[in-house]
Amino acid sequence: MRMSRAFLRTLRDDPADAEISSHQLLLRGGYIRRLASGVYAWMPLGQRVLAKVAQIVREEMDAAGAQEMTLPIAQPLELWERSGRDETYGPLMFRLEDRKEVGFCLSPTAEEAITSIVAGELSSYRDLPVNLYQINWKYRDELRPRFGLLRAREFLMKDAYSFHADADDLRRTYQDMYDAYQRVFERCALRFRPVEAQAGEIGGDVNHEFMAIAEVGEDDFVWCPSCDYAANVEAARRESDHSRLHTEVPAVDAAARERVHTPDLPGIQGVAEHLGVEASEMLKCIAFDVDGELGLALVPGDREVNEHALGLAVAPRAARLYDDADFAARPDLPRGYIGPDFEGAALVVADPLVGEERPWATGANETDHHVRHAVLGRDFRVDVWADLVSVVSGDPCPRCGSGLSVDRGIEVGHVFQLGTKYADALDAVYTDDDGNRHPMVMGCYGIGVSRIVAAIVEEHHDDDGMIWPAALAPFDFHLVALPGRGDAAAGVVEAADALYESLTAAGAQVLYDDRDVSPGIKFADADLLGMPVRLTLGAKGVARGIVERRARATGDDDEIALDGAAATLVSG
RNA sequence: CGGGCUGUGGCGCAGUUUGGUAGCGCGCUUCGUUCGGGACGAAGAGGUCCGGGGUUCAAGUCCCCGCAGCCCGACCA
Repeated sequence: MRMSRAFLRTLRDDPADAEISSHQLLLRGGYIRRLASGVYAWMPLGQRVLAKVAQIVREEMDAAGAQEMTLPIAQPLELWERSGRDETYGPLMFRLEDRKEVGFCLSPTAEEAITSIVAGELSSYRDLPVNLYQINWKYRDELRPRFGLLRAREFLMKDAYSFHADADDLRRTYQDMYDAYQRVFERCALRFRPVEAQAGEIGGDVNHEFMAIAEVGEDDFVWCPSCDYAANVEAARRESDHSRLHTEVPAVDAAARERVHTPDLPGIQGVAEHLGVEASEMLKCIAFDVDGELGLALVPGDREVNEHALGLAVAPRAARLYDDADFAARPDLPRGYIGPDFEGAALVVADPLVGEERPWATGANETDHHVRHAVLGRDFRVDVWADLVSVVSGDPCPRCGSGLSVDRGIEVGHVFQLGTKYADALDAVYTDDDGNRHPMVMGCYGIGVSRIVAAIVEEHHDDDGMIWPAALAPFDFHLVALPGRGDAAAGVVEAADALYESLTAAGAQVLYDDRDVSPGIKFADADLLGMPVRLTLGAKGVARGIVERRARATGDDDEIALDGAAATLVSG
């Protein structure tokens, strides 16, 4: 592509509404342009990258035995009503009506559509399993689109759905897809980690997220440097000892409980300082609603309650931490001064850390008062022991006991074992070899194709611009011609044209800067646009019969003989 | 949906406090000089100052009502 003819405009300044590197650089480099909040146009350069990522995904899906198809983006709401997700997805869906006022939505995902289609085609165990995928635009009216492509309202997703006769067969395909995902992210040159996760709106049991490691990521995940344990913070647990909690009350030799005046100190930090103790010696009592009753969750003062873990602990009842409205409705609750022995508490759940043999400083159930020397068993009770605390860096790994690490990441993929949720709702059933009918067992598998583009830029850039891995770069070579105005100018143009033609003929993809602009602009744009190899051809080089080569990633320079340069460059 | 900030030429911004008829840098056009890391000079083009009301002799500026964008939070593949 000759830059003199390319639909490409680079920006010297960062657009004011871009905060993170990938967003800034993709805008400055003319890869994308914003059309509306969270909605982007893919300019020719960006389109090439997007297509290459999609092609890698396509190749790995095909290799894993999945078959590509395309499902409608405009989907009848009736399907979503049948699965119940019309309500649960709610405002996240873009909705529209046709002329007959029939409700449609723009597909935020496609479990309903594919299940409905498959249900109409397959009816025998002989037809199963089948694994289908599409690479198609998805629409989610996010509460808060941000970070450019990372949380867009329109985004390109690869979504695959597999259908099975039983859970064992699902697990085999799940593993195949899991392996294929690893290959996709490796080929995309991402540092990533598969982590155990909680199911969101999609449902199902087992699932893993693939996190591209990045500071700007929106998700925390926990991983063990010593073994293969990794989980997102919701699902993560620390190693803890439950064995003695139910049988023994810790023998704590402590003074009697003592009430202390702590005026206007509802926060842990302030009270700890006032009492002269560490935050970890405070007992934090978090009020939550459990099916309409008051529950208390007890954790050390330097810890946070993992709400998801709390939910598991009280299941099948539902737990929800108190918010401002709940406290407003319960004026008898001394917010910030609640103690573990609060009389109105129907259920007290505590983390094993609370079972340690020591006295606690905690709330006195009275505004502006705390107590010290509160002792488990003597001064308060615990109904349920459960791992409640959010894992923090350094906590012991639940598998091997080593210190865990916490990192931030961008969720670039997610695989689920769904079970029969959608098959039940949409009547996707098959007949087994005994003539009995069963719902199909499903898996689903997503990759954020457009999000990967942003994740790659986050990982591969420097102060001057993007640094594309060879497999994803829009062009293999960025050829910079510097003819100048001397007698040699015509010769340089001629040589550069010839090199461009021969490289292209040899199968290379070349971005050729043949513009009539200054060398500084050409070099700055080459750095910004980030092709892996820059070729510079000037008067001196032509005179010596060489073209200069510079690797964008390392800055390493060398020279290639112009004679046969295309063959040399393409082969190695 | 709460809190904060911002909307002025393609991009980045000043001007708003104290009302007087719109400016700077980059970019763009033309000419000349330059030509290996974002050159220089000269001359130009380009603006419903987010929108709608209102106050006023006069509104980018003050008031009211909207809309949009960004950040923090809640939420979320």
